[in-house]
Amino acid sequence: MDLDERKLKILHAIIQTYLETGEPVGSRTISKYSDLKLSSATIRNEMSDLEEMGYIIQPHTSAGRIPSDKGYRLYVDHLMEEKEREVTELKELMIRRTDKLEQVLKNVVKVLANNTNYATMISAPQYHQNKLKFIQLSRVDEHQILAVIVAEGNVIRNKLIPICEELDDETILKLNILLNTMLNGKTIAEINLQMISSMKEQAGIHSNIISDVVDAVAEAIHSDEGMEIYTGGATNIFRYPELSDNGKASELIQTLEEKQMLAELVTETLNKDDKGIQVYIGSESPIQSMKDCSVVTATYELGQGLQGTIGIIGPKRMDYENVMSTLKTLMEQLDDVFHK
Amino acid sequence: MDLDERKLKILHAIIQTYLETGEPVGSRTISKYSDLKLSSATIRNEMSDLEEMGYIIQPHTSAGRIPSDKGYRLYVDHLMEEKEREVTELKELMIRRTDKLEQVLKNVVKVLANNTNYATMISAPQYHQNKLKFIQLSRVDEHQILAVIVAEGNVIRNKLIPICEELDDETILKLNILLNTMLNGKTIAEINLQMISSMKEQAGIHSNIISDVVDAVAEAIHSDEGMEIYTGGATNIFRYPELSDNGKASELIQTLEEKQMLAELVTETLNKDDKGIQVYIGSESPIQSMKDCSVVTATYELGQGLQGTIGIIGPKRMDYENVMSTLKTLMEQLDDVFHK
DNA sequence: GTTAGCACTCTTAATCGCCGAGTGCTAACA
DNA sequence: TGTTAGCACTCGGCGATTAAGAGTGCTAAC
Repeated sequence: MDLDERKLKILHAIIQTYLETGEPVGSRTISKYSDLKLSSATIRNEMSDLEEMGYIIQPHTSAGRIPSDKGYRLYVDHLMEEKEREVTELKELMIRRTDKLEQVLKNVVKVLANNTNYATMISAPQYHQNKLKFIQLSRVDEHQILAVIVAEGNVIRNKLIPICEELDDETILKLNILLNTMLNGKTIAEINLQMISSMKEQAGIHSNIISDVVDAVAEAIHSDEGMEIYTGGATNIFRYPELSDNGKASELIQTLEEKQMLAELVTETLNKDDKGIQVYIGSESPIQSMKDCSVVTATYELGQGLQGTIGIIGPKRMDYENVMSTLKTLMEQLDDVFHK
Repeated sequence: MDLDERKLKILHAIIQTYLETGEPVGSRTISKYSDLKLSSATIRNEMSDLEEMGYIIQPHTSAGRIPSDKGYRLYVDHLMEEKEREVTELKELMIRRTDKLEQVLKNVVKVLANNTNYATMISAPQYHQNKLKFIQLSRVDEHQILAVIVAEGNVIRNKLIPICEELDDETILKLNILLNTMLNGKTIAEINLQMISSMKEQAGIHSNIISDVVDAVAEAIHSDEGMEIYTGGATNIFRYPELSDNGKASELIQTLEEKQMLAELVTETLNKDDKGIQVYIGSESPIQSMKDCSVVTATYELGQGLQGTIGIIGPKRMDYENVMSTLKTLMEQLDDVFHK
């Protein structure tokens, strides 16, 4: 069977109507409220074909049709029109305190959730391939020193390192210079075993501190705990009856709360070749508990190699046009803010 | 009317049964499953009295009785027996990485939520009255310097300060020494205007940096954004049918997510004279959306003057005994961990 | 190829009646 | 005087039944 022009138009109308109402849409509705001059009977015939081809589904006999995952996919890929929108509010918020990345991210999820009425998430950028900008050791008290690690994009990490032996200021200064001259401007991948043992040699009896610092750097990068994820607007889920059945809502909110699963989604997104906007419809998503949702993700970048993911989680009948253009604008804004 | 021994026993039995089942409890149940040797008819008479006195409520004629806020209050204040319990899991978790306070707090809410099956929250300790341990300025690049502020209890804050003029290493060292000698060991309250102007004078042309650092310190303390609150187990709410009506659950989870309201609760708790365990039953809570819940809070302390709040949010028929003793043990564990 | 009409299906909401749990009252009992 | 047994009464919950409405599929006519 052929997916001709008219079938496409009808499918388009069905999906758009469903996006608005959330109710299964019947043939009569399409016949009345679209500019195709066709009777409901004709529409019915076409709908029957579309169902056979797998683009729409009947929840039960004698209900209207709703789009299938395949239908949504076609819609997202071909039927959606580009549309411009402003997200000025976001820009303002972000300009205010770019020094505190965490705060920016929290603001972004909050504002984005309010603007879109869906649940949102954002992952803090990962060090991956990012250059170290600055390392500093300081003695805090007799038993521990503080290592501050700053990477490109002004991502800051603190690590307290316990010490056994005494350390005078001069030694700390030496270690500082050693660490900075050796590691400054290097990406994580460039720090190899040879450099580490070279540093240890030069540090002499304090070689164990070098180990600790390197460990701290590595840990900050690799550990799953290092993947900070912020979420917002979880309760927006209750706006959509098809998601707010007690069981589903609870499961979804738990996923958002635990963040462990979301980390997988972020990893998956970042590993995609195409770093633009990704759309996961229903069971396309790597997260089991989101099989009744759609997830739209976008990758943002601070400096080179320092990437994070923004995601929007909503019902399958999400307003894709709006969400995708909002995300696109947001990406530009973020670039603007971080690159100056 | 007098609240005699027998009435107390019956009230106790009613509340305990209700805590277990969540269903209104009838006279026959009490007569059968308590060790009072009384017939259901007698119990009925007494229950009628208890209702008149305001300790129990009938949701509708010919349902059993449930405790009123007043009844719960009596229970919490007088009827509960002390009970010991172990919370070893928590201790282990906390010992592991005391260097990263944030991580500890996140772990605490998570484990506590799993142990109790209620929603949990914890506020990061506030600087309030806490001594500064260490301040360090370092030049990160040409346009900004990084201020690291460490307070007692190893609470670390970073602040990036933009600079206009050039600064050489020597000047930074001088400023560092100046800041540390002037501010080290001081509480926030002790840093007064005189000290600030004295420092500015000594800093000469770089006095504006002093302002910025002082501002940063002040901001870190005062701003509402500075009140970090972590929550966990929000979805536990769905375990209790009386809270999981769509409307209520949504409202509650939103409150937990937004954290703004919770900050008020924390402030309220910290301002109480009695710093022990507080119980807010129903409308006693300062948070409107929790009028159908009970909230149990406890104050913990790191060093002197550095305080935070742990809270447990659950249905009114919360297992008070368990929760309160868990919190008590947890407080001891936290003291243990932070004070060594 | 398109459309009008009609019978059929299935869901949803409303209504009815029954059951059981629990109460309140009264009268009998210790 | 306090306790208990018995009984009529109330009310929410639940399943069955019913009616309404929405939408389809099919057929026949245009």
